[in-house]
Amino acid sequence: MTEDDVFRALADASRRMLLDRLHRRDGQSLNELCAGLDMTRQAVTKHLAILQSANLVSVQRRGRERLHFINPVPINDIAERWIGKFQRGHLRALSALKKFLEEDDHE
Amino acid sequence: MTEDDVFRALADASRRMLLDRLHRRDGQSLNELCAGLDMTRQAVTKHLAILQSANLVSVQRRGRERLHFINPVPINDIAERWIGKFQRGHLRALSALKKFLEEDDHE
DNA sequence: TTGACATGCAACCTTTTGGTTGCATAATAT
DNA sequence: ATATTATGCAACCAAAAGGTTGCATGTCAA
Repeated sequence: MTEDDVFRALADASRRMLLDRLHRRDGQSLNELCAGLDMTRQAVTKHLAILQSANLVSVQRRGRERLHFINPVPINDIAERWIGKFQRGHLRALSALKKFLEEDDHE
Repeated sequence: MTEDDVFRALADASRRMLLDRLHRRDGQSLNELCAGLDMTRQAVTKHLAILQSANLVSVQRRGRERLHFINPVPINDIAERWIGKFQRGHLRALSALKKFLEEDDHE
């Protein structure tokens, strides 16, 4: 679950698509995530394992099914700690505002 | 220079380190970027080529040197179009504000 | 309890990736 | 002119990535 794991997990289009699917509807089973894909179930299993070890997806067992849940935290972490570094100008001011919004309760 | 190119370029720790170096000091030559690395110059050349084709780095020739310049646009694009999608709650409100700040001249 | 369904595990294969070595070329300094 | 510096190009190589097939296991329904 290092930064490197997250970047490498995001490097593959199939895995980003799986995250997209979970973003549209969270908590899908393996078979549901496989539906309509041009890939075997085993391939999807491997992709999901990589997403898990990057902590981008967590899994919960329900009977004989494995339900998958997206975890946005690592993505946000990267956005904060890594991508933010490359933003300049008024985006830097925005970053300060972002911190302010996050530190307190400004819903 | 597709989204996939950018994600894949960012997937390697050596390439992220090269971007870090350029972020600390922009416009370095190939030899400068190689200094102190546990890698041959040719390996660095290949990494820089990948960063170029993802449009993350642009190159300018000066005499016999190749100067490398970081381009933050693709990183910002991903932050906007892809990572922002996975942010929720007050971060969503922030996104709207961010758009507002970028569309006009609010320096 | 038995068949169907959902997933797990492992071996295997091909292509891509990250890296190397060796030599060629272009520009600068002496 | 010539040696040195900075980079370019190509072949090669080991390991990792992405995927497959085949079979095993666990769980639910009839």
